[in-house]
Formats: sequence, C-alpha cells, structure tokens
Amino acid sequence: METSVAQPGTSEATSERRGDCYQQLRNEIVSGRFHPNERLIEADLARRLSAGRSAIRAAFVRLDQEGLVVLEPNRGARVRLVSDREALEIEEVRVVLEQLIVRHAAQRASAVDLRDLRRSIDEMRRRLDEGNPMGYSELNAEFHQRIWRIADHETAARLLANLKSQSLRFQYRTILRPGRTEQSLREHERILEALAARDPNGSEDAMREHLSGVVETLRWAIEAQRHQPIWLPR
Amino acid sequence: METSVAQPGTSEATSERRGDCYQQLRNEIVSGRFHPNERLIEADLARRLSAGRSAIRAAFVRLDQEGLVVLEPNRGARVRLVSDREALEIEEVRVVLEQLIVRHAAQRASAVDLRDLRRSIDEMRRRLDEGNPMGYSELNAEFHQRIWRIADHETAARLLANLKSQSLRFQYRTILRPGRTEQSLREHERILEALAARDPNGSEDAMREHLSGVVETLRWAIEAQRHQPIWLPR
DNA sequence: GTCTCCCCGATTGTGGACAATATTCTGCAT
DNA sequence: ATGCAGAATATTGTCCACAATCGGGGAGAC
Repeated sequence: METSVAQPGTSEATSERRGDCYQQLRNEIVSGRFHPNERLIEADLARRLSAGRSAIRAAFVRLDQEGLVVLEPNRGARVRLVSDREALEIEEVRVVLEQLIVRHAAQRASAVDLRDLRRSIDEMRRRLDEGNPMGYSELNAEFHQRIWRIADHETAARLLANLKSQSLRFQYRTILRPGRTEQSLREHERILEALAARDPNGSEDAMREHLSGVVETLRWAIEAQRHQPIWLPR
Repeated sequence: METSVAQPGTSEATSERRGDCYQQLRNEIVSGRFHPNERLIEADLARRLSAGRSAIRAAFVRLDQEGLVVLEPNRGARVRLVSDREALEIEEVRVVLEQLIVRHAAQRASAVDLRDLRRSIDEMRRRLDEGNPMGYSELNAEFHQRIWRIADHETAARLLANLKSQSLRFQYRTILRPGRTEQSLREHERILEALAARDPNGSEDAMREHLSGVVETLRWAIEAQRHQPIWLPR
C-alpha cells in the first residue's frame, strides 16, 4: 500500500529531487518508525538521508503544516502525537468527506469503474476466506482510493489523504477487532450496489454506515485502551 | 474580520518571530494583493518584508502546502489560481464540514453561546435594515466562526479555515447577488433555532440548506461569468 | 518575417560559516 | 542524595557565497 496521493507541492516528475527527502521523512513517520514526540534532529537526518540541512528544514516546514510534526522555535521538530480525541475528530471528518466523494462517484461511475470495484471486493472476499486477513487493510485502502479516483474530486481527495496519514497509527487497531472484517465486507458490497444503481443518496448512506462503524470501533478501542494502558508516556 | 484561526505550525507566543513573514505573505495573498499566477520573487519579498531569503523560502513551502501558492522546482513560487471548478469543490467540502461542525455545536451550545449567536444575527438585521450590506460579509464570517468555537472541533475548524482562505476571492461574488442577504439572514435564523433546540439533525439540515444556497449562487456566478468574460487568461 | 540556437542576466538551490538558543553535564553547597 | 549555578556541548536560526537552472532577447539562416 502507498499513501502517495496527489499533493499540492508534489510534482510528479520522474527524477524529482525536491520532494524527495520530504517524502522519505513522511513515509518514515506515517509507518511508525519514530515514536510519538520523538525529536527529529536536522543534522542527523541530513546525514542519514544524505541531504543538506536546508532540505530537511523545508521538509519539516511542510510536515508541520501537514500536521505530522510539531515545529517549535529554537527547539526543532518532533513527531506530532495525535491524541485520542483528535483521532476521533479525524475519523469524523473522514466520514463526511468520504460521503461527499461517494456521492460524486455515484454520478460518474462508468461500467469499467464498477467492474474494478467488483474485483476489489472479490479479492477481499478471497483473502478473507483464505484466512489471510493481513492483506485486507491494503485492499480496503485500495477500494476507497478507487472511489476517490472515480469521484474526481481533487479537493476532498487531498484532504482525505492528509487525514489518513495522520490517523494511520490508529487504523491498525480498528482492523484487529474480531468479526469486523466480515461486516466491513458486507458494507463494501452495499456501497458498490448503490454506486451501480447510480444512487447518490444511497451511496452516501452506505458509506456513512460503513465508516460510522469505523468510528465506533475506534471509540471502542480507545475506551479499551484507557482501562488497560500498555505504555505510559513519561 | 480575521482569517487567523489556530493553525498547526502557528504558535501563539506574543513576540512570535517565525510565522511573522508567513502571516504577512498569507494576508497579502488572501486579500488579493497579488494577481493569480503572479510570480513571487524571493529577493524582492525579502527586501520588502526586511527578512532573509530563508524566511521567505520557508513561508513559500508553507503556503504551497496550504494551497495558496504553487512551488515549482527551479522556477519559484506563483500565487495559485483556483479554477472555477476547484472553487466549487471547495464550497462543497465546506458544506459538509460546516454540517459536521454545527452538529457538534448543537450538542454543546451553552446559554451564553446561544445569546452571542442571537446578538450576531440581530446585528446583521440592523445593518441590513440600515442599508449597509457591506459589513454583512464580516458578520456572516463571525457568525460561522462562533459556531466553530462552540463545536470545539479543531480538526474540522482548521480545514475550514484553510479552505476559506483559498476561496476568499470568490466569496465576494456570492455576496453581491441581489436579494441574497435577506434569504441568508432567514437561514441563519433557522440554524440558530435548531441549535437552541439542541437538535443535531435539524441544525445539520439548516446548515446544508444555507450553504447549498451559497454553492448554487457560486455556480450561478460562474455560469454568468462564463458567458460574459471580463478577463481572459492568455 | 520568422524560426532556431545560443548567450546572458535573473532567479532559485545548496552548502557552509557563524550567531543565538537550548540542553546536558559538572562541580559545589547543603 | 539533592538542588542549583554555570560551563560545556548540542542544536537550531540566519546570512552569505556560489553553483545550477531558467527565461528572454538577439544574431543569424532561410
């Protein structure tokens, strides 16, 4: 899976030089390589990525604006800790944006679009039956991103991509909930049906249903964690 | 009116030094001081704002990530032109975010919150009766931002603030539509009623109604402009 | 006239040097 | 041991010089 969706400052030239070290840092952060609140030292990173301090600095500014790191004057950058509350907020926003997008998609989906979505779902079913739920998360992301592409709503898609990168470290929790994947699959089916029927309202409802589930799951996970803390920040 | 709403990298220290030149540039851009697509030259701005080129550069990166300028490798920064289509997209996203926010607000509004909103509306009515529609836009913005504060939903508020700054140059068009202000006022009344009734669904509906109007108006304005172009990009 | 190529001024990209500031360490008094 | 002051180190902030690259304009061919 990749988190790379079109972003404002990211040109798509083949031998892109600028976004390079930004992308690299970004990936390392969203994939959880750094601890929350871990301090990021310009010189270290510059050496490790074999880039100048200027580049690292620019990347920091961007990541700060994006909400992935916090940049304090004279104190450098640390990876931003997203609170439980904020994670919920992010999911809430995600729900309404996905609704907006799926509504557009319902008005624009072509036959081949629908066929591709069908295939995505079939593949998910296959993996699930194989007892291989590990790839499910990737396929899930793919399914949604396919819808983004169909909707052709750059603004919403961009915001969603940003939000997603922020909430990434929470997402794995929602996956692990027992019995969730089976239900998720059914919800995907419903979304596809509504899209195939070119039904904007139906699609929107199906998407809301689907993602409200995710929000509830997240709420549940956070609650569970609160009563059995694994890791205490010092 | 101010566009300054809490933003990721913007600390609120009194003698803030860093965001300084970023804020200044940002204001100049959203207030329409530069033409769309106008090129921004580092050295010039550095002299004019009496800052180093590094600071300007950092500001550019931030503005690029925010979508206010576009930053091309080796070609510097130009202020980003938001296409008609994108303006519509932005408004669409704005609608759903405002719905989300007002829903939260309905669950949290206190008596004094409601009183403040009441006052905002009364003031709008007063100005309108005075035949002073010029201040209306500011009051309108104030009304909405008050709701943001009540909802206490940082994530959505941050995104809305960003979107708003991007669409600012379109907004004035929606204001000028004849008879619009009167209707807008009635819609505000409906929103307040629903909030006072602590009715999330009702608030959401009222807000959707209100802002769909704005979207339609915008669509109308764009259509009108298309048939009577004032300015042709070369 | 106009098209192409090349050169030059203008502008951006990058690294280093140094100043400003924060953080850690050390020694000392209690 | 503990806490504190101040030195020592580490890190960030800023400026500057120079390299890399771009855009425009002019010379020349047709």
